[in-house]
Amino acid sequence: MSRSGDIAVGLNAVIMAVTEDQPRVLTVDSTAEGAAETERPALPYGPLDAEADRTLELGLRDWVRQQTGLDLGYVEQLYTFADRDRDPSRRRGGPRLLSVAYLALVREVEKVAGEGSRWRDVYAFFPWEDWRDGRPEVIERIREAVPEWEEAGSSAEERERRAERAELAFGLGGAGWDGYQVLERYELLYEIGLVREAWTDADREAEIGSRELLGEPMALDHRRILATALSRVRGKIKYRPVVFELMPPQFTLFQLQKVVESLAGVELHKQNFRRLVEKGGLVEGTGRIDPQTGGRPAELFRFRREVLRERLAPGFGVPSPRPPRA
Amino acid sequence: MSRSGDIAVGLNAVIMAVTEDQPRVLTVDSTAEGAAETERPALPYGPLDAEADRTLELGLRDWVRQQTGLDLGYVEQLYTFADRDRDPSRRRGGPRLLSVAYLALVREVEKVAGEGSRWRDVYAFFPWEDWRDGRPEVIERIREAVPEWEEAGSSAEERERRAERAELAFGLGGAGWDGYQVLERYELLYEIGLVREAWTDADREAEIGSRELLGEPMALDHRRILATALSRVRGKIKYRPVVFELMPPQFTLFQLQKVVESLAGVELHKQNFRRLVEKGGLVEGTGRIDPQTGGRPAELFRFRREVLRERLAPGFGVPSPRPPRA
DNA sequence: TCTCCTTTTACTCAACATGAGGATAAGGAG
DNA sequence: CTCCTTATCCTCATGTTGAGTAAAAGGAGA
Repeated sequence: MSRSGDIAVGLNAVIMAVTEDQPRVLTVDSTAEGAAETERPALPYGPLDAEADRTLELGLRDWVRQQTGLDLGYVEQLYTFADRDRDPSRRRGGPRLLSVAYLALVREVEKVAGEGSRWRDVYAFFPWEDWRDGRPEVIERIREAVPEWEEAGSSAEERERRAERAELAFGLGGAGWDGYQVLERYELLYEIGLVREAWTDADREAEIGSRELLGEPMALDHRRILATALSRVRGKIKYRPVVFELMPPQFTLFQLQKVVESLAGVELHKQNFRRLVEKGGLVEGTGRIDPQTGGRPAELFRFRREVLRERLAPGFGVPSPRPPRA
Repeated sequence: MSRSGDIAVGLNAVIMAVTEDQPRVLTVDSTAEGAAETERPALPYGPLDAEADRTLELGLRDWVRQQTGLDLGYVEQLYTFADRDRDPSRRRGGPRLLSVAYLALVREVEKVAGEGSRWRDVYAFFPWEDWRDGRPEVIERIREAVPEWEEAGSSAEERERRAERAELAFGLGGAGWDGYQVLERYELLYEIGLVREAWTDADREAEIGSRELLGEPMALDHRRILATALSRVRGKIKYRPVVFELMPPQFTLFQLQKVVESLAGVELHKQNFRRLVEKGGLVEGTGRIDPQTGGRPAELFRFRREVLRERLAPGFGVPSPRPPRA
């Protein structure tokens, strides 16, 4: 199978944590490729060792440990990317790059070993995804840019399709905002030309001009991978208790809520969140209380592992901001 | 990246359809590998052409069209597999095989070109997944086999973990049957040694003896890929109207229900299904009626594409068989 | 010590969704 | 014209969800 041309297989890791109510992702310095511009953050990656690595996931865990000292807990495969025209290095004669991306969730920001590795706010790359303080203003910028892109469609049909896609992805039309479509939105912005990667991939940086681009760019197609990861996390917390991978062993319900909110990018109703989480059997109180700020002290809770046995899809049903009824 | 050893990249397609209330999958004859036994069905696969294929998905569509004459509609990436020890051909000096699996849904069983290609019932490979006529008897066989496997755990802790996994996966304990855990169940049966592939992969066919193995085997790790596909389809119909990819343009609500049931492997309440689907705006009546069998003639419906604009997660909330309350 | 401020926690209520099943409607077969 | 079969409509009890009010428990400052 497959010997038409040279293929290199790499493993990418999206390692996420949440600190101070901000989702973070571990990035490394990209060894400058592409145009000579400010260096873009990259996701950590490593090669697949065809001989030694028994499975892809084990291979990933290995080099992550070696490079960063992190021992990954929760890991899941995300997606495999191999778009020919999103890989600038290939235009310079390199092999076709196929990267298998993984998502890992780790507790807190542990000190990371590797040089150049750094935790960054996920929403710096996707400012349009954080609705915790209401509709982000970037959305307005997007809304303004859409018509031009729509008009540029080749046929009436295509223009119609573009209108619908934009409407759906950014909740411009009737349906509300769907937190899970992170990837679709990024891809759409790529097509519209509102993210820098679209121009560098096509070797058309010169044409950017004074256009305002949204969010920080990453190396190669890494922002797309990160978008996939955020989509996945948001989807997963709904029906699987993965948030607890990000929490300390004990926590108050409000802390838990804040972490869920930060990932979902939406604020939640406090009382209802508590009801969901308690009546759903996801947590149990430890008699202890939190030595805390502000008002009445809060009880510390811990994750009830047994819930996995009892219920089928334990998680947080995160609502989406509704379209305001006129 | 990645030059430690030789790697071959292949694309696998799980092409599914539903005919006569049975989910079907397109299989091809595997060019005999592994022990000299009856030939096992394989999933169609093709190489990635590093030069020509712009994306993995386009490459897949191309060779599927060439090999089978099928023009795929709905396609999504499933998962990337590369387990070293599940690839018998590699033990004979071949390269490390990495396969990117895709799921495609096609309408009806169109005539297929390729020689050796054939539609087979999905549940022939997973007899424990079809609960439409109540709990399948195979489950009993599984339940009997579990204790021995549990006992064989190395530590008390491991035995406990095994018990929990089996309980969860097969609904032997308190929680009910979760239709989505198709892959987990197959993998568990692989570990327990109840599927043939477990023995061939380990080169221990001799030890099978009179053990009763469950479901038909497939080539290589293709049954695992198929399990992944079934998991995905079952999950997806819940919140995305993918079933319509499998339906003719017009259909009765009962036909639709039967297709959903066949995929979910569960029977549904007729009246409630109708309510869900109609009030959810998923379909709209065409005034026409079905020239039909049996009783009162049924109206023909069609998919309401607009629902995508209006609602966020349109689909069929498929319930799971509840544990009978004692 | 008393009062105010803050945050946690407990409860209530309406709207809506879901599971189950009864009752009608509309055909065909005899 | 009657019976049989399936489609369609409707009701009812029970849950789940969104939203909000009210009480409880601490600290800070007068």
